[in-house]
Amino acid sequence: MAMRKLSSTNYYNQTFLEDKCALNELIHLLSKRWLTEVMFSIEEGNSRFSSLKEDLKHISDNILADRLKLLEQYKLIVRNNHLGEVPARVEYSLTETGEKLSELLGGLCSFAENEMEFPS
Amino acid sequence: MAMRKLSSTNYYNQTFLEDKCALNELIHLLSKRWLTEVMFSIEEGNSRFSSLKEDLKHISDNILADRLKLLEQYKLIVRNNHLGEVPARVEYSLTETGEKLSELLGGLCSFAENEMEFPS
DNA sequence: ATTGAACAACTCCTTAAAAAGTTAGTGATG
DNA sequence: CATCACTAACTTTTTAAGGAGTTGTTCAAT
Repeated sequence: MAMRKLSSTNYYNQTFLEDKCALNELIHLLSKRWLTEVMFSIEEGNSRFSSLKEDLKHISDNILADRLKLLEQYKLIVRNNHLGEVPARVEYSLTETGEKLSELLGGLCSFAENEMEFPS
Repeated sequence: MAMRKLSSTNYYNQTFLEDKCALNELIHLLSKRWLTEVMFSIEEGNSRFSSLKEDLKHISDNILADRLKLLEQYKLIVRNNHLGEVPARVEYSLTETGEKLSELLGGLCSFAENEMEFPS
């Protein structure tokens, strides 16, 4: 999706923060739009590209593909290629780490809903 | 810091997700660079603009000002203007909600450090 | 007593970089 | 030839950074 510029202050500051604390790296991942929704949707049983696409109405193909790739890279989901079966298909599911993260995010979510006040 | 374009798909999707679940709104806030670090720094006792600036070496004035304003709007910190005293000064501190969030983020942080594997 | 430099806590404007979205297209399978 | 699971190229929108300027107070020298 386009190369990053390694010489910018922008990049420097980001890596500075990510080196300082892993939380920054995690938040940066989670902040990619649709990413948590993709995770939750997989958790709820939408295991295929097309059903995820249908479930997350407004997501576009390239973004969904990118988010799946990211989640896989970070070992939060696994990609299963069922080549032997007819029809051949790809299925995604959460890893243990993914499930644990999902649980933690559940906690954050109820905090957000019950204890935060979002301005106008 | 510049107006948002309300007619874009970008904006539409963001509000769609934020309406769907408050977690998205919270993550969007947390993903603003330096924001969590500003919170933690205040928690550790850096209560003034200048000491925060010093603590977070590479942050620039306008970003620090913006993050403080955001944190205040979301009621995670309070701004105290000590006008009566000499020298007059401004002090920031965490609210109860802010402290609670900080604790939750602590949990996420140890998850990130201990259970996640970040690619290369 | 007034001028001036220094600092605190910002704001405003511009530019650069990253992220999201749009459109079109690919290769495999049935 | 239609569907699935994508990829690539391009445009638009958003975010971060850079730098100058502002208001108000303190302290020191003229």
